[in-house]
Amino acid sequence: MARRHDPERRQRIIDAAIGVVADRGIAGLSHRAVAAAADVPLGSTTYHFATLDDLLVAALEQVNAGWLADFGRWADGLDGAAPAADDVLRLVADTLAGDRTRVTLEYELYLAALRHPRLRPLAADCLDEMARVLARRTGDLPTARALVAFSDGLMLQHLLTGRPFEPEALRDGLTAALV
Amino acid sequence: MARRHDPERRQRIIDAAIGVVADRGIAGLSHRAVAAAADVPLGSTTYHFATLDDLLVAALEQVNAGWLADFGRWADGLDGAAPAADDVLRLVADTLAGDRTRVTLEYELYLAALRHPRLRPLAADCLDEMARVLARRTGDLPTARALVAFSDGLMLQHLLTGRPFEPEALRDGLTAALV
DNA sequence: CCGGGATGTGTACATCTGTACGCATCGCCG
DNA sequence: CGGCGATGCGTACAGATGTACACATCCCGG
Repeated sequence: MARRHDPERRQRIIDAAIGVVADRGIAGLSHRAVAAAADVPLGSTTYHFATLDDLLVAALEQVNAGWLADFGRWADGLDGAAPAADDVLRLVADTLAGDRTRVTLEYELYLAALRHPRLRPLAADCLDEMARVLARRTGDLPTARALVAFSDGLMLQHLLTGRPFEPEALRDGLTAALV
Repeated sequence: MARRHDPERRQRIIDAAIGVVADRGIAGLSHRAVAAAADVPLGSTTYHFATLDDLLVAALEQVNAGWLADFGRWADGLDGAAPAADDVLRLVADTLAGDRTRVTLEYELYLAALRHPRLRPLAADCLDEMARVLARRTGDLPTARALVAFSDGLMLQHLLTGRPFEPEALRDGLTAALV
């Protein structure tokens, strides 16, 4: 095959890697699978990302950036009229009502940080950044962190069980748990 | 090698599989690694667990049962004097102060259910059972589910960031988020 | 305009993996 | 006590994978 000049290739490889993880999970991520998905030769994926870890890091960086951008836009749209917990419950509901494949992908990469040392700082930064952004709304960091934890737990719970999401019950439940 | 009669072998293989996941993660789980860890020949692991999925399922079943037993004992020890949220915060603090390797292992297997169809019902059952047990204390299921989500999110947040756990701040933050 | 470094390409190789299979050996039930 | 099904054991094989490497080609700065 003739060599083709392709300045966007590195980016396309990252996109392809994310697609592979979305389709087959992290376990299915391989240089060859990514090469096929990006329609580039094997040597090209290993040139831009010498190890699989490099590829994983790039994928999580991009996914995190995308999520944080969405999250920031959502936070900017808040008017502060309702309790912050209600805002977060609405975000969770909207996210779960959207593309679950994408949410699952985001959590799979994000939680892989539990095992992969090189992913951990990325996940931690993403968590911190979410808390910082949310703190612009709640006014303080601990409240924001509690809400981030709550929303993560809710997302996982509903992704795992498939149970319908009931914001009012959860809100009332949380209130009851605090007295 | 002479054949040895070994009625507990199946159980030892499961234990070894859990050990392998603890050491190398799910990605490192293989019939051969488990065989070596359990000190049995390769054919023995494939005889008792024909596919890797079978092994994963058995491992998660056992880990979940262990966690639910601990959780049940903890719940039985509650006196109902404090708000349920404070009880849960104490549980999270105690768990994070204990063996983090074990907690990480539990979450890794548990969250693998996001990807593995055969693990999903196990994880969902574990979540439901936790909520049921906790509901004996809170009186209603939605409150229990909210608390389970909160605790899962907190555990993950602290496992990922390594930040010190501050129950009072989180409790106050959650209260503030609801008004 | 030209040379060197960046980028692209194809292939090779050692390693690991899941799984199958044949045979050995044992426990237990009839 | 005999045999048969459960269990144990070793090996074989095809396929996938990470990674290295040699070589081709192109862009861009001097």
